[in-house]
Amino acid sequence: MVQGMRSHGAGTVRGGDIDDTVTVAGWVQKRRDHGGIAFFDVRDASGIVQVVADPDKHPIVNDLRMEYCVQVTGTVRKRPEGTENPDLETGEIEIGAEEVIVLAPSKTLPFMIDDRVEIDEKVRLQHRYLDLRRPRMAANLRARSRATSAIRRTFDELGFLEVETPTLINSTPEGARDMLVPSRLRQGEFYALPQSPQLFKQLLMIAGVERYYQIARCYRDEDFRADRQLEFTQLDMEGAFWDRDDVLATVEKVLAAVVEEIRGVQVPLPFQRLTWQETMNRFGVDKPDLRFGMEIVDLTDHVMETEFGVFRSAIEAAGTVRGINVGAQEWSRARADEMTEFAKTLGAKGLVWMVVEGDGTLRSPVAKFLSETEQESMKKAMEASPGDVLLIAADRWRTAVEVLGGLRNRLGRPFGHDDLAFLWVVDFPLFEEEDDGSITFSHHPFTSPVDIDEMREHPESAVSKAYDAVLNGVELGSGSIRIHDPDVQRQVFDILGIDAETAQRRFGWFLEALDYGTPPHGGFAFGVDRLVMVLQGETSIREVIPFPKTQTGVDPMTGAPTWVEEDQLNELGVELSATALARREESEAEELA
RNA sequence: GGGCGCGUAGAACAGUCUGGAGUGUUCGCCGGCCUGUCAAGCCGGAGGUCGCGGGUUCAAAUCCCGUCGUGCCCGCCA
Repeated sequence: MVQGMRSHGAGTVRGGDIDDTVTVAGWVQKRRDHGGIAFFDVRDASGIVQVVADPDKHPIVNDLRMEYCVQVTGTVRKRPEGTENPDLETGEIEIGAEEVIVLAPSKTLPFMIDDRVEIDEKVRLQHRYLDLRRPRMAANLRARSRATSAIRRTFDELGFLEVETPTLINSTPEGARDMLVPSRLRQGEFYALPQSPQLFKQLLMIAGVERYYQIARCYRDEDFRADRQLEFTQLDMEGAFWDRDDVLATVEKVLAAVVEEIRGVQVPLPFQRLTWQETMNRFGVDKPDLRFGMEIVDLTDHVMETEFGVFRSAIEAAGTVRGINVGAQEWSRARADEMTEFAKTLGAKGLVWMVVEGDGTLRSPVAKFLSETEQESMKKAMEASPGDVLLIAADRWRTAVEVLGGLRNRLGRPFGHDDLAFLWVVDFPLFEEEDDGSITFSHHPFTSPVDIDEMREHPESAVSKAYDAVLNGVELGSGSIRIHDPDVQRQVFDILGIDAETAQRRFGWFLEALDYGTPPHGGFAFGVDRLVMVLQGETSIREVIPFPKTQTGVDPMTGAPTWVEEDQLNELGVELSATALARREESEAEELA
């Protein structure tokens, strides 16, 4: 920290330095000019310290503006009685300026370097180098570095080998759209950027590495979300000769080390485990936030004989009636409509709501259709007290629980406290049914089934050896025990409708490797961005990525992606489509205007 | 691909529903005053394509249509 141009980090000067001559360098956070005396705060990576100067002796302080880069030499002194600043680490002292040098002035800022103002994100990204000066962003960068450092340290201690895998590869079968890179030497052919190092790490197991990890950049060309970018960083790991619990225990150690590094707290191990089935039943999502209850209740038995048409038809269609008690909430007609609309976006046909009145009766548009017994029975099942709002969905099982799960997240999610609720979700279904009735893998096609015969006979309900790690409702990552038996691998492709020829063409190189004595193996990968996001209390992944892109994949600072020279395209054997050319003309016209 | 929100000075906003002169607030910027502030204070000043295009109207930041940008979500995606 302390190097040639300075004797101290600005944030490190303390009472013990009183009467010493120090030199600090950094940025002017704020200047407060009182005429005969002037103060300015110098901020560097270590913190902030106040400098006091007499403008008559040091007229240069009249010129200082926010974010001027300065070097200050002066004497450390105790602040006068009553002027200490408890909000500053250095608040007991100040530096009496003897020499103030402007190393570099700053233009008027596009926005202030201040955590207290919410600035439009596009403006922040246009000047990310200024945005990153804000303490919050600087802290996020540091937390990220400490996280990766804790990860490496832990894997090191556990005897893992860090191996780099290529980023110009073949298309990987992860399910997402690939980012493609055209080949110049082989015009017309493309590399894909990895969605994960999946097959390479399995090859490393076959290669006898046994314990592998990598902090790997991964790419998925799908639409953005608050927690999704085109490129992101995964902690990727794999081990041979171990089973699920070995993987989980290892990942727990790594995650606990990161939490301890960033938050300074011990996470109780092992993490809670729930099967996918139980998770869906109780929380309606496969990544539940366990910091609050508000669990889904099965009401089907309580209304089995009901006359109420909505419930009746759900039950007769072999569906289910489920409810949640969202507790005492502000509940108006408008609110009810809003939540019904929200439920519909999740696939519900409607939403039944009931408010428990002070006398225990139910206020609801549908109360008149429900018998006294049914009402009492439902209230009891949902442990309803006066004031509580009860929400009920009647539908096929998956829809009903997902609708309530969405409402639970929306209405119950706690904010503003720093509990960490880790969870393993295990026993995921092996396959998923698509809308068109076809079957697809729910994880990736190298995930081992729990039972091979079960997989052949009842693929729709077959359970896999896949598992997810969840933290506070955020899916950190997933993993599985892989298929190491080439015969099983071929059967899985068969069930997925991938014929031998296609499998051979796409993954032949991998299937061949499986034939050479592949050890049983499994692994995991979690998103470093998401983990740091949660631990830093952020709700967007962009806050922990130094230079992220906007929702349309644009970097407002560099302007990427951009048009390239015709020559470059020619070298690559790439020609723009009519649509693309029209876009280019349009944007060139805009450029001129 | 779809739904919803937002776009007004360098920044954060109010004004838009209910049309009437670019009106206003805070910060920053420029000038002045000020010896203990710490988001200093006081006085004065500059700064605007109300995202863009079209329409309605005597009159549009405001209403309508389109478009672009941006955010959240669904689809998609671990």
